[in-house]
Amino acid sequence: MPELPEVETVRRGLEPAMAGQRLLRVEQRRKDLRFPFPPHFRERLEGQTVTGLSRRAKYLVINLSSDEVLIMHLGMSGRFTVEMGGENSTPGEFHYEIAGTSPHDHVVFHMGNGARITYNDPRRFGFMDLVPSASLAQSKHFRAMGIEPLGNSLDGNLIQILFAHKKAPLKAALLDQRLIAGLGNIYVCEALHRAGLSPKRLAGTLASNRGHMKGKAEHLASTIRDVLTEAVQAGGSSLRDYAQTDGSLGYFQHRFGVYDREGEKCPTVSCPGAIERIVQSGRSTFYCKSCQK
DNA sequence: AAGCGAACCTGGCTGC
DNA sequence: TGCAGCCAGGTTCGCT
Repeated sequence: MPELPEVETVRRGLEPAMAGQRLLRVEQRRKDLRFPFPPHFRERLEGQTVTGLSRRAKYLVINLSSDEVLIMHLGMSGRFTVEMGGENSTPGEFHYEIAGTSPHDHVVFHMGNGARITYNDPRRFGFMDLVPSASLAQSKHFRAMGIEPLGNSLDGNLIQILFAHKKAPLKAALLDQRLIAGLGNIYVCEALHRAGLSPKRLAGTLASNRGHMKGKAEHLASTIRDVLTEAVQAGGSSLRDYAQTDGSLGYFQHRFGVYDREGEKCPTVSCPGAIERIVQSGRSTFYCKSCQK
């Protein structure tokens, strides 16, 4: 589920409940998710104060007063539920179950302000880890990570450099987190459609010096920024099993141009084509053969 | 070495 | 209605 915009939305949802607050108590209900929890996970968290929440690609990064960093990845089905403690909350009114009632509630953070933050993940592709903040960039999960697509460095020139000589399809290159980190299946399909580029085109062809490849690479860079920025503004996308951290509505509002629209008319103005679904490296690609070259 | 396919795990939907 | 089969937003591993 969660690609960069959804993770950013989760970060924003967690911030008011966690920032500046102490972790009074942590419930860890199983020994592993995708990977084992780090040793003494609970003990290393309890009593610490959250000094900040940030995001890198699809990872949540929670800074702690102990100078360790809690890294969390939501995998495919991870989600957080926030129940604010005290007067203004009536948890479970209509959106979500009370924490502790689902067999997939794996971790519960009890904060100093009374907030209860529950991590639920049926498929358990998510994970949590603790690393020293000083060595975050060198940590196992971060050291080979590519550039941040909403950062300043992504432009046509960098895409040409990153994709030079790559024989993988453009779709696969954009999903490669070692090149650009944070794109997933949905937003890659969307960006390629807007840029008018075929997912099947070899990535290296964008790096050519000749023709209008420079312009195409530039266009792709800007569509990547656009689709991500719009999705962040829309509060993260909302599909099937994803809800915002406060369980609020606004859940079915975001529609995609091509993703999951097999057989529908291409949304490009005056394009006669239809959206097709193909499989590339085991995953669905939605695109329009007629306007994506 | 890059580039594929399989594997990890559960739930929801489709079609027989 | 029941159930088998397929599909899902991500990442990693192992084989060419």
